[in-house]
Formats: sequence, structure tokens, C-alpha cells
Amino acid sequence: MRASVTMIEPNGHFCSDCAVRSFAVCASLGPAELREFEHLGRRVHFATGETVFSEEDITTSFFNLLEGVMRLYKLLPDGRRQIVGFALPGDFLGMNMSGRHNFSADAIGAVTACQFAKVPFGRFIEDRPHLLKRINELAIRELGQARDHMVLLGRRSADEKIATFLLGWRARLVPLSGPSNTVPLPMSRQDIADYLGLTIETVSRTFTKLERHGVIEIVHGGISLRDPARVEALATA
Amino acid sequence: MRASVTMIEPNGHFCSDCAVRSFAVCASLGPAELREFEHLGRRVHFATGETVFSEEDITTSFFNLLEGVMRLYKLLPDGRRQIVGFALPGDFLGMNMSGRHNFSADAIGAVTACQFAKVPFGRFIEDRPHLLKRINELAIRELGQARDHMVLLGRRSADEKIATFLLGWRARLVPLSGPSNTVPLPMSRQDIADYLGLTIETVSRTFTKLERHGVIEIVHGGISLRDPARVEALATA
DNA sequence: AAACCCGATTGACTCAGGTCAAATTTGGCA
DNA sequence: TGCCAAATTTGACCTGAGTCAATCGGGTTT
Repeated sequence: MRASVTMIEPNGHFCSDCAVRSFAVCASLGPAELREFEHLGRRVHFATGETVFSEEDITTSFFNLLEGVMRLYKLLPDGRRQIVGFALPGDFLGMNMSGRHNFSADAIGAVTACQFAKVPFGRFIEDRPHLLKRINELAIRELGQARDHMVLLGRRSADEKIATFLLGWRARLVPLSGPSNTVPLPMSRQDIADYLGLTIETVSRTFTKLERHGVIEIVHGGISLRDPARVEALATA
Repeated sequence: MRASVTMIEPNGHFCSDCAVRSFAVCASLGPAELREFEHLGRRVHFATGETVFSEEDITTSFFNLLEGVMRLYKLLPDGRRQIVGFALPGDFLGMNMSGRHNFSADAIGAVTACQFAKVPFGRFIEDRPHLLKRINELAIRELGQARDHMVLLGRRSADEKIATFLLGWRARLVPLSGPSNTVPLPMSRQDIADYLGLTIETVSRTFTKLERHGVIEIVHGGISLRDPARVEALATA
């Protein structure tokens, strides 16, 4: 699958009319800088299931996700997988300025991203401390999320994991598509299981149980929160 | 307990003869800067079990750990605890430049740290991009460790967790006290359990089992690796 | 040196979530 | 429309780790 269907568009795109501009890394750039920045990135596409980069790769590119969803994961030698996060439009990937990526990333569905070569990007940052500061902020925010996820993985029950996941995912979608009680789930049950440290069967059973209890409704391509307060209660407990 | 026995030494200490200087944040500073930096920090002490800061506190200080060990953790409303990491000399704590700490930190045994007030520290960084870069590197390294720990919490068995923990902890001690097959464990069994997402009983039983099998030996204040290769095998599997 | 405390260990039993094996549903495509 | 392959759900059973309840030490106090 790897890099098989990747396409690179040679023609111009403009940062100024980029959908994710206001919350991505580039939010910290002024109009003049943006012009220069524009020439550093090229727009790339990935097809469903394609691997964008692998954990053992040394970092040669950074990506700014524009459209679609990606799963970020690590594998154990025997094939067990832990998904360490999902990336959404506006997310910046590959912050390892040196060394290797320490996780792999696949496209879930079609993905568009803005790709930057490591060296010119590094040079660009060099004399722009505000951009570095922005990247630092993003790293620290992710670190906070990572710690929250450790609590979930280490100390929460299956029900709590599912409820917390639904609310967290819904919250992440708000800036992209506004508030809603219907949570689209583009990732598979297996992906959810590997994100929450469960098996696919437990994920499925938990959804069914919550539906039987009238807490959620399993809809096509997602979950509808029938009783958001009860979901919240499950997640807090 | 909180801040009860804290002492602040008004008299001078010098960064130049600081034990952790070579691997702490300050490693990125030149001699002249170091002089200025010296005036920003004050040396503080914490007694066993004392809380240095809590997750809900808004960040007003950063700490550079000089001596001792700290546990960094998050609590669920019902009291369940997840330890998200242990801090050792040279570690920089409280990287949230704005907002609140998102974890709590207690001293395990007596601790000495270098404390910086947020505002002057922020000002100092402002026109020193190399320091910001250093902090960024540290954040990204921690992010990598956090992801590794997610894999452990979500996908590894009790035996694997214990083995991985022993090797990881031993590796972290190398720069501080050199390589050794005897791993000191200053933290309690409960701390280890809360770090690995286990119960204290499982931690205890697993240590006993490994000792029965001749893989480790439980010594006063730590664990001696009798058969490091076997521990390694357990951690890799 | 007896009494006490507190962390650690051990034992017996339980159960949440995993495993294995069918159904069943869904989606793609000829 | 109908067929195949993959994803999801469901059921029956099992087990790794949790729970609950004694002990066991080692260290400190009196």
C-alpha cells in the first residue's frame, strides 16, 4: 500500500485560502511570511489505507493535515498495535525535528496534506521564533492529551473508555463541523479497539449495550448520542 | 503535607558547578547567559511525600530537578491514580508556558530543585531561541516516551509491563549513576502499580514469580537483575 | 523487648474483558 | 440485481488480573 497511489499536484495552491489556516501551525505567520511559506509546502494526496510514514523512517518531511483523518500508531514485534492518536485537519505531524518519527501514520479514507521537506522547513523556522513557539505550544498540548490518554488506558473500564472516546472525538470535531450529538466515526471498530486498549469484540459489545440502554444509537458511519448527559456521567465516573 | 517543610535557601548557588548542568535545559546556555540565568532560579527543597504542585494549579513556576525523584500523576474524581512518569535529576517540569499544570508532582524521598518564576523565565526565553529550541526538544522527547508508555498500558501483559519498567528505569539511571544490574526502586509498590496500570498485588506477585524463576532478585530498596537477557526477552515479547 | 505501624506479600476467590467460533450485516463491484 | 469479501455483531467459554482478607516483616516508639 505504502505510497502507491500518492499524487503530487504541481500547480499552485494558496495558504491564504487554506481551510485549516486559522488553527494550524501556520496561524502564527504574518501575510508576508505566508507568501514565502507557501513555496515550502506541496499539496499531497493519500488514498484509503495508505501509509504516510512509518515509525522506523528517519524524519525527512513534516505534514500539515488539510483534509481527512489519519491513525497514528505503534506496533509491537508480534503485531499488537496501539493507536496513539487520530489526526484531523489542522494537525501538524512529524514534530521530531531530528531523528526518526516514532510512530506510523495511515490515511483513514482519502487524505490531503501539506508536505514540507525537513531541511528548508528547519531553515525557515530558524529565524522565526514565533513559529517555533507555536510548534512548542502544539507539542505541549499533545503532551497533555497523551497524559490524559494514559489515564484512560491505565485506569478506566471498557464502558468509561468508550464514553470518554465518544465525547473526546465529538469535542475535536466541533471546530471542524460545529457541535452535534451525532458523532461520525470514520475509523473501524478495530481502530477504536486499538486506540482504547480493548478488543474489537468488547468495543462492539459495549456499543450494543449502550444502545440497548438508550444511551446512544448506532447509526450509519457513526454514533448518535441519545442521552449525552448519561454518556458524560459514564465518562466522569 | 503540601509545602509544609519547604525551605528556600537565600544564599548563592552556582549553575557552573551544578551536577545536572550538562543534560538539563540549561545545557543550551553559554557562560555569559548562565550568569544571568543564575539569578532567575532559587534552590528549593521538598521533604518526602510533599506535593510540589497540583494539576489544577495554574502554572506560576517551572522546576529543574537537581536531586531526588518525583512522581508525576493524575487523579480521577473517585481517587484512581495514574502515574504518568517519574522525574529524575536534570528533568524540567511544568513546561506549560501558559495555563495550568496538567498533572501533579510529589517528592519521593527528599528533593532539591531549581525553581523559576514563570514571568521572568518567560522573558528570559523570549530573546533566546536556542533555549526555546532546547525546551522544544525536551517536550518532543517526552512526547515520544508518553507514546511508548501508551503502548505499554494498552497492549502489554503484567509480566511485560514489569520487565519493561525495570529495563526502562535502569536505562534512565545510567547517566546518573552508571550502568548496573541492580536497579534501585525508590518508589513504593503502589507507585509502580499506578505507573503500569496494575494493582499492588499484581506487582508484588509478578516480582515474586520472576524471583522464583531466577530472573531477578528482590533486594532491599530495589531489584537485582540476575538474568538481564531473560528480562529483555520478557520486555520484547 | 514488647507493642505498634505500615508497606509488602500471599492466598482464595471473582469477574471484566479476552478468546474462539459462528452468524449476520455491509459494501463493493461485475 | 446478485455475489463475494470484509467488517461487525453475537454467543459460549476461559483466564489474567482484580478484589478481599489475612499474614508477614522491618523499622520505630515506648
